[in-house]
Amino acid sequence: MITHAMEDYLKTVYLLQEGQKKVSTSAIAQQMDVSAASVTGMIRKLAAMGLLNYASYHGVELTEGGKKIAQEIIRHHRLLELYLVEIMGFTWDKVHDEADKLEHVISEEFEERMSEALGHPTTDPHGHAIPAKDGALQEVAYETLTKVDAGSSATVQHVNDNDPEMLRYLDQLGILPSTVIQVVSKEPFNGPLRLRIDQTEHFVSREVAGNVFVAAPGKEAN
Amino acid sequence: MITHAMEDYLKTVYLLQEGQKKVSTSAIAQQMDVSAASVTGMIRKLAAMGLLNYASYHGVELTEGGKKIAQEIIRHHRLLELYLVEIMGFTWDKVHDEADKLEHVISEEFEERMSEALGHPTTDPHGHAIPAKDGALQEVAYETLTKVDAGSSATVQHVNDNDPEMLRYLDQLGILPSTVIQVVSKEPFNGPLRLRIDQTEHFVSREVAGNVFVAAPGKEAN
DNA sequence: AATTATATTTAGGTACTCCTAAATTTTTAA
DNA sequence: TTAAAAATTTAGGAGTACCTAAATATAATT
Repeated sequence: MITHAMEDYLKTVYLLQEGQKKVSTSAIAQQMDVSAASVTGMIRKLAAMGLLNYASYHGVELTEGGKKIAQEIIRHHRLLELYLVEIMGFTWDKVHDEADKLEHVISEEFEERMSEALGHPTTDPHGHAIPAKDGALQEVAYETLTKVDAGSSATVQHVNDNDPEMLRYLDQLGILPSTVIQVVSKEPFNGPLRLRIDQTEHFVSREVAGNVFVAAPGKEAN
Repeated sequence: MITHAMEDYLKTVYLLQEGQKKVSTSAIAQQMDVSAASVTGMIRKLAAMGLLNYASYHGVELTEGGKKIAQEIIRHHRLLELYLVEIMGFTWDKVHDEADKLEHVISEEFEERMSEALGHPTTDPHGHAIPAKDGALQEVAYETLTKVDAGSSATVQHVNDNDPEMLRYLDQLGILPSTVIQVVSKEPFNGPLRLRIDQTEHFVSREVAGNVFVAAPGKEAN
């Protein structure tokens, strides 16, 4: 039997795995806010179930079976976030925590009816791709706003969704998926960035800018 | 900390308590499909938390605190059932199981937005009263269809919601809350009842009729 | 009132998920 | 290449919720 906790581990590994192949025990522990010892224990169980490959001391990698479960949970999460915003009228800073609880308990029919009500969407309120029912998540190459050169413009692809206060701040600045931002200045070194958003200039800390992801140079938001 | 399992016990005791004051260990065990030993263990914990009063070997009774939590869960459950039917398009036989999972994880905001979308309803799809946000559940006196005299008519108040197959059967017969049913004949003894529903006569087993609750004589559905 | 039947509790155990502290392995750096 | 630092695993333990089997209390019956 697959438990809610197991689903959470698979989801976390899947999201950390993007880009890299192997994911370390400590990366999982940090992301989930549990001890490394707890991660080792759960990893061994998931490996025994054939949901990930595990070489002691050398990290994990999801199997196809593990990926499938992770994608289902991520699909639930992102459909829920969009449903909560579009149909139920939640603000985008509240939906992550609600979806984190609901994603493990909704039925396939609930998932299907949400998808239908939303017209089978492909992106959640924070700009993350919603995996298809069967399928894979086609991720694009991203970089954070801090990497954009002074003078250049970039289009927001997605923002981190796990910090409600951060989301309220970004909303206030007008930073949403598909917003176009010009980096006016990156001076002084490691100081706040000077950004032009919708005709207005703002100073934004590098920490905040690190939560905003834009299309890599030469690529555009779709 | 109050867990999902504790919420389930409190809900069960609350619903079994209607009418009687004390609820027995075995009644809870049967209703929840767990062993009597498990019930004793949980009861002791809930009593220690002040959520119910417990005299060893003599059953339990919810305290005001326990009642409040039970009512909140029942409000969640019944609002969810109605939301799933009215807004999401579920059939009434599917919503009980879905609501049983969701009722423990939705936030107060989720509850409030459902209630608003539904126009602050007072009855769920099976005819059960939805407790008010603060408050109590004003239950009416009910009796099952099997108790209605031959020749008399009665208005359906509510039906048991925990058996999907039964609900599909009742739906097919046209037995819903507010349906008027005439009991044509109760012969032979302990055999099926002969009912007139919307101009048509049907034979319905006493077991099925035991799942249909009607207003007590002299009372009417509201 | 004594005996039988039923209901309930206690005892002992399993599975899940988490923890801290100690031991071990791997990586980094002198 | 060896010693120190960092990461990971193992060992031992806690809390939750369930189980079966045995003991005990209550209720029913003769």
